[in-house]
Amino acid sequence: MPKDFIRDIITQDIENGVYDRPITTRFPPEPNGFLHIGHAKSIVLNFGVAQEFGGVCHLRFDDTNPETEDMVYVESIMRDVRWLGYDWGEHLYFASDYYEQLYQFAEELIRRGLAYVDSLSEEEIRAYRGTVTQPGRESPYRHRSVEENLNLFRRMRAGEFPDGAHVLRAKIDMASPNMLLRDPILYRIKHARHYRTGDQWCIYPMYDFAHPLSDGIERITHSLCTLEFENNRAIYDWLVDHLIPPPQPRQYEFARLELDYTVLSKRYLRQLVEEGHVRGWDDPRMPTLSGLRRRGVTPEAIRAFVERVGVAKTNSRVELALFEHTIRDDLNTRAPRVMAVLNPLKVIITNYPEGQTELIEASYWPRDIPKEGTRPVPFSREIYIERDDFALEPPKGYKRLAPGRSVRLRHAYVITCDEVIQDPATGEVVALHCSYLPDSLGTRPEGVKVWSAIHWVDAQASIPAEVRLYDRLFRTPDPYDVEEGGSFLDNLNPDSLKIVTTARVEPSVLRDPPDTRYQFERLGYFIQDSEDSRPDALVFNRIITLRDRWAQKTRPQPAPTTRPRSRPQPPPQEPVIPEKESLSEARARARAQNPNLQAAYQTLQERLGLTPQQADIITGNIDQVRFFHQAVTTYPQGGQALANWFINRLLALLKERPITDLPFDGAAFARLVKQVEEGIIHQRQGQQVLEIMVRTGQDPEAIIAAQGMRKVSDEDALRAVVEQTLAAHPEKVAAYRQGKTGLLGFFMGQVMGATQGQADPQVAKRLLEEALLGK
RNA sequence: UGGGGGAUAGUUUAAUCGGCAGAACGGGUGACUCUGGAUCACUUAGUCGGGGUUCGAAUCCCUGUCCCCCAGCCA
Repeated sequence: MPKDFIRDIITQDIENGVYDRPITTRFPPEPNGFLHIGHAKSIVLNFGVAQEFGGVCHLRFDDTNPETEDMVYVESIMRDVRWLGYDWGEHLYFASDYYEQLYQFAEELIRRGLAYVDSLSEEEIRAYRGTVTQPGRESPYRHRSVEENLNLFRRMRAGEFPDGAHVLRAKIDMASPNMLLRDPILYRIKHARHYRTGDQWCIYPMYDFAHPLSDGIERITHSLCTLEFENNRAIYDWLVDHLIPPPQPRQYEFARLELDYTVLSKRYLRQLVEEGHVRGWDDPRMPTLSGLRRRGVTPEAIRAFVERVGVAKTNSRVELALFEHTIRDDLNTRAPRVMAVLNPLKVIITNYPEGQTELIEASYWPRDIPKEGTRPVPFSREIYIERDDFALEPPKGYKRLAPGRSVRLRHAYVITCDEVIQDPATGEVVALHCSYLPDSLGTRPEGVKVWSAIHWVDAQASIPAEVRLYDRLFRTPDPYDVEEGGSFLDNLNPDSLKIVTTARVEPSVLRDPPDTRYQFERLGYFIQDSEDSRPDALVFNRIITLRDRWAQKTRPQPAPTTRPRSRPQPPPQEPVIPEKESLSEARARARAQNPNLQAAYQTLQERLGLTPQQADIITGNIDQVRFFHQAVTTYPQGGQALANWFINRLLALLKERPITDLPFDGAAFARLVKQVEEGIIHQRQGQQVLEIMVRTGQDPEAIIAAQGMRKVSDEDALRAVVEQTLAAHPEKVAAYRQGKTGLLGFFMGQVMGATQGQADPQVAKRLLEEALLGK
């Protein structure tokens, strides 16, 4: 299983013993639509990590909006998750089963003064919320008494108010820069019938309230969701920290899956179905799990695909080629080979006895698939081959049948094209007269050039079938990339479905279970359509084509369209460019307001020779100036070094904290720098000491002594280590001498390791280079 | 614009403490072949830009740029 940042976090949590229970995750769909391949990523992640870490994964329906949800979705979702190969055991839950508990949580918040009933209208609430740049204003109802809130909330539940009359809101911060924290709505009144609880409730919890608390109720440990919920984590934590006993669940966000040539938003998928652009939610062109299932894609392929994509935090759009590769890879070892001809061209084998039929035992599997099994394939005087497999005038590189040329009929004889029968009116080729080599069954004929092997079916014994050829639903990698005012429907691929009614398949398929996936040799992978295929009227779906290097070579790529992109345009630039204050500008402003800072800024440059940039960073605030001043007083010769250490090392360890948090002063800092400058220890050791100082506040001298740190610059001693290192890695030495100079870092690492980090890196590097180049 | 995230080959994704930028898909070339499939070999190509620290930077510091998310009583 690939590693990713989520698995790293879980591994650490386990190591640190954070949780008192097994790792518990959940897959939490809202039952208002069908699952698609994007959900598969979430399912595989949630169930996958639970399995790997010996935990459990719950299936929970987040059904808090009665208006859109339905039992049919619940059932289809359960079916799809099971089909993907996952089992939630007894852990099937519904947020709607928690309504009473959630209600009690809400009352508790009210009693603790953390929630209130707001009676503003929807429009007013929107107006009071402010904008992303302007803080919101408090509702006049924000300071109602606990009693009044409780009374109102209970009456909301009792159904005394119409929709929209009141809402329950958390009392957080109307001025928060995070919009979601501006007193988020917890409950709304909806006199709507819920598919599970019926008319029992007329107030329903919002996602932001129900989700974290449901996680809490189920004792989830890791709540994994997609990136767009990053801002919601603040409410998640607020609720869970107030209402759920520790150790609480924590939310982590990963990037949702996006796929080339595909839309995955519920809204657009619904539009495709409702406007009839596809034949339904399970149309084999749809990215829904039901569509992929009907198409013939296996759950194993889907799992393998999403695992290959990986889990990270970068928004990404995966190439369809990867999905297609995974599907082929899966089917290659799984699908028996049979023959079918899509576009038949009759071939009469003139020297084959009329009325005779023989049965050829043909293997279901090619040499490289370690499986056994054969079926009889009838062969007689009249057969069909693929029209594409014959060319009157073969282009350069063409390896198939042509006048005078010979090819192998797969599993059967070698034939030679003697005569082409054409329609005198149109010139269309209507049949071929060929002769066969009776001795060529299973052996390579001598003295004949056999150009290739082609597939065929017997004219009499083969069975007619309808074949549906599917292609990508959209013609552009990003279907949302549309002309101004256009719609994603403009990018629909008009050729996403081609129905072939002329196809003929070999008769053996009638003996197989109807859900058998085949490779039709040289054509692709196929499966009978689960809805429309009948034994007396076969219908096949093409799951995926074979990789076709010939087609790739002959069809010169239609020059990549360099049509100018018309993504959602950023709003027309305002004439006034609002100045965003950067950190450097903030520092400049601080200096302008504080003459002491300004003076320090000047002094550092004039007395110590610091660059304006160095001085700028150090004089960011008065505490830093004080600290640095103390350091310079302690070690007056160390100006430049002190500045570098301060900026590059100390600030890095400080992160966002103020410098006054440090458990040591500028003098101790300066003494450390001095140790390095005077060669007692080297740079890297100095960094280690500084880290310990930040952690413990100990004196640098004490740390150096305790760690037994020193710098080894003795050339003879180091030369011995260098020799040993090179001797231990002869192949790396060779590679280095070949020009892979990046390996110097590797050798340095080895030398430093061998000397417990005490080697003087400058000396070591010189010796290393001498030894590597000298020989 | 305020806030929250993100940026590594064409794509997706790795890289313990700062120490060999690795893989898969795609592209290209070739071998093999009773599938122009599969397989195998070789190959192509990368740390967002600019400064700095360091023996050494994808990783640390400064700075700039670009992308995504948030103003539903949806989830």
